[in-house]
Amino acid sequence: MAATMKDLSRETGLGLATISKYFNGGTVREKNRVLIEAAVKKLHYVPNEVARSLKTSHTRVIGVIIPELSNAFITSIISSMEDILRKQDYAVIVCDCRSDPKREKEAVDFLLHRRVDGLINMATDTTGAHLKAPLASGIPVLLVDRLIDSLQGKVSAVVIDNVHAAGQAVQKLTSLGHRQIGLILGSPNLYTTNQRLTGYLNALQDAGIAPDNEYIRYGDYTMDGGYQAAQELLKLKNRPTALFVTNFEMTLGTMLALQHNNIRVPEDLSVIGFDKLELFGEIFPDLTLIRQPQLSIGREAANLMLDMLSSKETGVSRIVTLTTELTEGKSVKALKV
Amino acid sequence: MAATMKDLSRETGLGLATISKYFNGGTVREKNRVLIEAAVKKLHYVPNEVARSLKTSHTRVIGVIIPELSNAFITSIISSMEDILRKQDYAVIVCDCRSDPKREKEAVDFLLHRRVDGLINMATDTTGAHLKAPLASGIPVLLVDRLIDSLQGKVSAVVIDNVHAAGQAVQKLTSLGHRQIGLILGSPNLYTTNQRLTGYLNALQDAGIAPDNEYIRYGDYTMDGGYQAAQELLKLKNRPTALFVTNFEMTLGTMLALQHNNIRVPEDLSVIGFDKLELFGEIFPDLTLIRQPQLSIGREAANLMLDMLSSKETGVSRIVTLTTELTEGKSVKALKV
DNA sequence: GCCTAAAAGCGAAACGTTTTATTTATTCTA
DNA sequence: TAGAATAAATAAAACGTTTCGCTTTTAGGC
Repeated sequence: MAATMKDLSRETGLGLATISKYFNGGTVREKNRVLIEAAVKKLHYVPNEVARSLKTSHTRVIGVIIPELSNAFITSIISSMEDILRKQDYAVIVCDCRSDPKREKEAVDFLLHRRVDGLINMATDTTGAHLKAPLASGIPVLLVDRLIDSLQGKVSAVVIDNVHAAGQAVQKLTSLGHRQIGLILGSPNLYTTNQRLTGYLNALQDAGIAPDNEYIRYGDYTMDGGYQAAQELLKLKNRPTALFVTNFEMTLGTMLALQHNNIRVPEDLSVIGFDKLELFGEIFPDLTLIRQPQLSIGREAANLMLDMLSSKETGVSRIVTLTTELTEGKSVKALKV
Repeated sequence: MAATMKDLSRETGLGLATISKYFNGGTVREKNRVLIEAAVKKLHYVPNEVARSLKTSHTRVIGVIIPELSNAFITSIISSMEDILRKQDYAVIVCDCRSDPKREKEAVDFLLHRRVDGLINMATDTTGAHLKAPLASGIPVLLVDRLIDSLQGKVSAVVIDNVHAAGQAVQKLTSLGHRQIGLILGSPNLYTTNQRLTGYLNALQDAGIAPDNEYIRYGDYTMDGGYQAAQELLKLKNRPTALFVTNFEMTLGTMLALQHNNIRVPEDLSVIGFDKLELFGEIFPDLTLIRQPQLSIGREAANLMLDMLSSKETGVSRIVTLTTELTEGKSVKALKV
């Protein structure tokens, strides 16, 4: 049905190799160029990437495996990644594994069958077992947002400095006199959860404050979870004077919980949130928060992947650590001592 | 590097065709089956989908073009679609065109080059010009969420009955005595926007109420837009007694605006929202809203696409219209007359 | 105009599968 | 146990590109 290069060859009277050269940026005599272009138009020729892939043994497809597609932070990273990759003519196959390691492994196999040129993974399986095969096959593998201990030195990654980010937020609070600081974390055992907890604990220690487990809650990185965690913290007999919430959805949930309870920010309670997404826009313009550069994360990941694809040196591990920013708002007040 | 069927053939002493038959479900003598499986294990053979695609001239890839990846309604549809398609061994290439018709057209071309087996599109370009080529090429094209007039009869689609959905909501309000009903719509000229507006106007007419343009606002389908639109409606001298908000993000924005203004729902103002997404969870359990079955939309779309792929009849147009549901909460009160 | 160097064009093989038409092996019947 | 009928295995061609090693054409200098 569709026209092939062979048809172009017949139509123009030129050799197949010449047609191919034309499409691959080689030089072709002016009159032949015209001839070819006319034939392309006439026959509605569209190059067959599949055949090209078979021959060149690269597909210009990147597999992206994520825990959840319904997460604003993740989609904004993917968005910026996809944008850059597509501009370089790379397609992105997204696999949502619903935070299930089994599905994640299946996704890896699925993508490997399809001979993707590279793999970008926001990992669910914290052991890294699922990445054995792709690593062995020699294709570039890139972790995003979450490192995996056992893969250290074997894999590249783009992350933020979570310890520092959390430390910065908490230190801000302690420096203003807060000593009872509620922390709302994501799911236990995740890399980011652990790192942010570490940052929190470090900052408390620096301020000479003993941590209280009552103040540490896990909100599953969902709006609902954040809402619940905030509710619980508010019910404590010894209610915290400040809250540090460690992602976007949970921050939203927390703010809603506060509003439902008629708690004023910062008069009654100080809050530092996490992630500035477009959604926030004008709605909480006064929120003090830790801003993760999700656009940069996506951009760095895409560019790092492109680098890895074009450099022959395989098995090199590069870790890009991006820094977060504390955006001052009006949701934190100094405690009168 | 990677093992091929030819290697298996050499290893087992069997013919290439036999190996192929084995992989494609043909019958093979027991001892040969064992032989092949051993060789597969030994050589770490992984089938090359690219070669297979070239030969069979289908790629088992579906292209999905959407206006925006950062939209909870859209990602929840994609999520459920991807799930079903991947189970049938179809990969999904997602292209986010940022609501830009030019990018949308580019995405179509991009996917066509890659010889996707089918195209699913939540269309940005309301003229449908971008779908000419794929339609002509004979691959299945499926619209989701938004119809395109000029393509009627030429293309299949999965949509909800927007006119009815909006009518249902507004009729609920009028039946309870509301006559000043604010409407917060998405971007002008979109299919869903127009349809929902029609449903609103119909219901007003049925109730003998003359529409007031002041009450009709466009919130761009974003949380921010919804927030702004609500703010504006609240400032009207003749403030509406009820609000109907036509998507998830804007509903969220509206609720925040109400909370910021200390307006109680439903005591001070009745609200009917749109879209029940997981995010909502426990947070607004009492919100009355129109529930779009996004999981079903994704499922129906995936299944319809699979149908189209397996049936030879090309160019048949099937429109699946799903119904919405009015979920009663406590955010609407009857007006004392 | 002739010769040479450089540029452009060419045929054929290859990438890793599937498939068709054919050959070979197996099973069953009598 | 021969022969027919059936089941399984096979070789070779094809899918639409790229690329290698050669041949032909062109342009330039004298």
